[in-house]
Amino acid sequence: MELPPVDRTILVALQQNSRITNRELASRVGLAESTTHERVRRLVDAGVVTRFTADLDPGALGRPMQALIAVQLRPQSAEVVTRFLDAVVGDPCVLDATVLSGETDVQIRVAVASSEALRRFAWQKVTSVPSVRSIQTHIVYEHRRGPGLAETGD
Amino acid sequence: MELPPVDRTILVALQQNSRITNRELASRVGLAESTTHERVRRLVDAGVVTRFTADLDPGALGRPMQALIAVQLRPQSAEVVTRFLDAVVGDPCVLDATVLSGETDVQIRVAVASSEALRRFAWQKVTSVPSVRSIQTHIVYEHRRGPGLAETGD
DNA sequence: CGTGAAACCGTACGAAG
DNA sequence: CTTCGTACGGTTTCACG
Repeated sequence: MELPPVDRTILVALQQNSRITNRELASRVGLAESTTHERVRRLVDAGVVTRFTADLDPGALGRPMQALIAVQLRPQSAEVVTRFLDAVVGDPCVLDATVLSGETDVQIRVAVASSEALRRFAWQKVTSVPSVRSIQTHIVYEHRRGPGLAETGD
Repeated sequence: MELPPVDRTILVALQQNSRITNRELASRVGLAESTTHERVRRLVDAGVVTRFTADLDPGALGRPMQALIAVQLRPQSAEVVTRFLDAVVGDPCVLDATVLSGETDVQIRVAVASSEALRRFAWQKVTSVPSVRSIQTHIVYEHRRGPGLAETGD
């Protein structure tokens, strides 16, 4: 939990570019290659790094439109939530789904090719799950990433 | 925009593991190494892949709690939104911020060490921006990733 | 934590479909 | 225009000091 500063530096670098060579990473953190290599291995083994992945541009893939769908479920039971997630989260347009406290029970983020595709997903796929009481769709105008998790928590 | 199936396969593989060797990637898609290498290069150059990154586990980094802060801004102008984002999005606890249509103008996703840290961010950092009219904080109970952008849009 | 050497890999290039 | 095979130089990786 209390990670040495060197590991924070490694994580920042890997977040910026996960394909950095171990050599460059080592020279950036000022350690030997073998040491750096070992630290990365331990971070992965410890589950601090959950995966190395590629960020893709939705627009470049023909899905320039993003939206947030806020869903209210009834009855409010753990099982209803799980069933709902299982039903919608596999759809190709779903980026992620978040289970929340408050009015909205689940919030789904989608990337779609058009407003027609959005309508199809929201009005057909989502509202066809019986436990969905109501939905509200909001257009995403802009999305900004924060500093990332590698920074010091506070 | 209409990507060949081979490129989709490459993107899926790179999303699952961006540190895959070019050799394994080539054998998985059934092309020669040099060809695969070239396709990856083109995908990056074309901006389809925006970056290779590492996903980290918030809990393993001492920030086990996530929340969504819905913000209403007044007056509603583009400049007010931009200023607000600039003021809050650099805070270490911010995962990302989304500008939306509807009641909520901006939604901020945060990962924090404790409810105290959440309170500090929401009540001090966020509400201290003059154009913030109101905020609503929601706890994130669960988060699930969708299939990812590499799948066929529809 | 550093060193070294063997195994492994990325990458450029010419050629061919 | 895309694909392929090859060869070289760089990199990862591991046992050991």
